[in-house]
Amino acid sequence: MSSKSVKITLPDGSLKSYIGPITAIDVAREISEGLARNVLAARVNDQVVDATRIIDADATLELLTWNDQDGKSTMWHSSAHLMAEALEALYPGVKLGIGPAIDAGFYYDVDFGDRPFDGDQLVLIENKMLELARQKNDFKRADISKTAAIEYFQRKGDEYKLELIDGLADGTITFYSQGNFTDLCRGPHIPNTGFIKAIKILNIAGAYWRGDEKRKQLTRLYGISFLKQKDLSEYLELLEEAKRRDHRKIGQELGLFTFSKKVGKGLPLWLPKGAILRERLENFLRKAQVKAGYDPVVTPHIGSKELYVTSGHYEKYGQDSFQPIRTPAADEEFLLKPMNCPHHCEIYKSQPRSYKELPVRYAEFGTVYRYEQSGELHGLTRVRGFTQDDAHIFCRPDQVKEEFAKVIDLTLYVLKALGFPEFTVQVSLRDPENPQKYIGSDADWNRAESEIQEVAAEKGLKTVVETGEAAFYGPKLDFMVRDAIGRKWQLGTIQVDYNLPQRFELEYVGSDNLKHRPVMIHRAPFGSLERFIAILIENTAGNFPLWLAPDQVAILPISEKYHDYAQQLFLDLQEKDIRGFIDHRDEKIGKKIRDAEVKKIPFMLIVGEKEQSEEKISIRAHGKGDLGTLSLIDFLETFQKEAFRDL
RNA sequence: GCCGACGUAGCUCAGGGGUAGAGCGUUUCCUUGGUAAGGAAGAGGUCGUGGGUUCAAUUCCCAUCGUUGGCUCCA
Repeated sequence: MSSKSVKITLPDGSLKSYIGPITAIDVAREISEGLARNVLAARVNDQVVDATRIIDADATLELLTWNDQDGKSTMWHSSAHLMAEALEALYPGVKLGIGPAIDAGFYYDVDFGDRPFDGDQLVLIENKMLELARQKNDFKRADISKTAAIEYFQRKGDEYKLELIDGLADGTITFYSQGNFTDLCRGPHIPNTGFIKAIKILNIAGAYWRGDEKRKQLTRLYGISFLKQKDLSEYLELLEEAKRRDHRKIGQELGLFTFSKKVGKGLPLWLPKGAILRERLENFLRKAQVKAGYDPVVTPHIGSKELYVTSGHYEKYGQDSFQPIRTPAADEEFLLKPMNCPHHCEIYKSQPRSYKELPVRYAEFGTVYRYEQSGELHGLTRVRGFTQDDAHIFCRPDQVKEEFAKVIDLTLYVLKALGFPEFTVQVSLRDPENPQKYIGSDADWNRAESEIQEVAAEKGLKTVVETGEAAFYGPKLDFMVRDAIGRKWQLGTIQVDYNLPQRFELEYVGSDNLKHRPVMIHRAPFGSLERFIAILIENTAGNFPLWLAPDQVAILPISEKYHDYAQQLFLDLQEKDIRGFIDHRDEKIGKKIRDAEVKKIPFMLIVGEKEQSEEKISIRAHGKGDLGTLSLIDFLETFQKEAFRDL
């Protein structure tokens, strides 16, 4: 190898010269030994590579450690290889699918053949991995010809790897080895297995080979690893905390909703406390929508099959949906509505429209029913009957962008008022590979897709583009959030649709006295009440903002001698539309306070001898403790200030 | 829908081939109390459902329903 001069530019702009060839580790070592010990990978000319890769030309270099997501990913990807090595050692003959790093950790898809596999074996695998990690085996990269690669995996009898190799071009194939394990892999990897100090295999699940439900299902082992045992403990603690926030758990503890096998799976039953929460949210949005120029409409829960044949829903989802409802009349069929838009289209059509009255905005809290796959049902986030905060805006083509922008404002207002700090805005476009999944012309799609992106850009939204995520009738702007266990869900959605107006032959008379076709915008800021509330529960851990809390106050008499005073107070508060109850139980005040705290009730109003004689109330705020003694008037002021803080 | 796990009192869970147990909650009684659990007694379960094996099944096996972790799907 020639020893020519290599100039390295570091992220801070500093320039270093070496007599090459060198590696990222060499550069790190020159800065400090400590840094060199912590380098997991390197970004050389914007490409993430092994920290041990030779750099033999001038380059920009960023040293990646645990503090960089790419550093973590490299470590986790290497951990997947380590797990594969452990699996081969423990279960000779296992076949391996793919084993990538994910947002938090890694997985490997494996085929155990006929061997039974259960969760008890996870600890064995972890221990084997740790044993192998301690050997500090180097990850070695090797370029390999396609023929040699095929030969290797043919000898090994791993048809999955052979299939992967089949899709690769000769000359681009690399193998990575550590210890006794060699894998087809693009890399990069950490320098050696010794970095992996703490490992947890989190769960096992089935996963179709190459994501295709028609192909064999492999066993997917999910794991995570860390440089320090302490980091693993903290991570596991975080998972525990997430479980405590789970809306299914809190929903039951606070008596918000339930399910019944007899009613049917995926059909939530809202309990009184949950129903109040829902009602508050609905009223909040109703008020905002009146201001934004929406008109409420109400439509039935079913519609004739014809309606959905017209909309295209029947063709698209008819087989996978609740099946038609029949009547005593022959050939008469109705469908439970899976969407409100067809009904709203018919409302639009109920009278001739002039360009002067557009846009019209029809809003409805519409309950819809979709036969979701049984394996998909999950708490309130994925159910078979749910209520959309739906509305359809019918406008002229020249109004689309302005209307779309207004809906973005409304959605952002809703998310802000409810304290959703973390969401991503996703532009969901059609999948160019699968045009048969969509209805309508390319021209309309192109137009709708660019309108969405233009408005999002004008609004300054940072968006992520996802192709293939559009609805079958149009592209969407989706507001995505994560739940307590890290799953991504769509909440709010705004969609531009040129297709349904056409299918329903919607028209308006323009200023030219000719008939024109309106454009539809579908939108739902919450998405569905069910899912929105699920996420709200997890975000707040059940500590709802005062204006939403099902019980806003708990009146706690010190003893039954003060029940009359408590009753009077209760009536006074009810007069002011404040929700609450009196804890009449024969319990000590400490117990009543504890129970009210556990129920996360915002204000505890304690009344005893002192309060009764002074006509006052002692206030205790949830999670904050004693706020002292106030008159009713002063308390109301405190209360109102808190209640309207976010609105 | 597919693969795996789970299903015992209202809730959280322990147990295990010989017809069940704890804590919390609930009921009654005592207690009338001052900012996160006062005391006592009682009630409450055909161990998800249906088959099978067995002298005997809640326990073992099979099926089914439900829940659940993923995969696939998501108007």
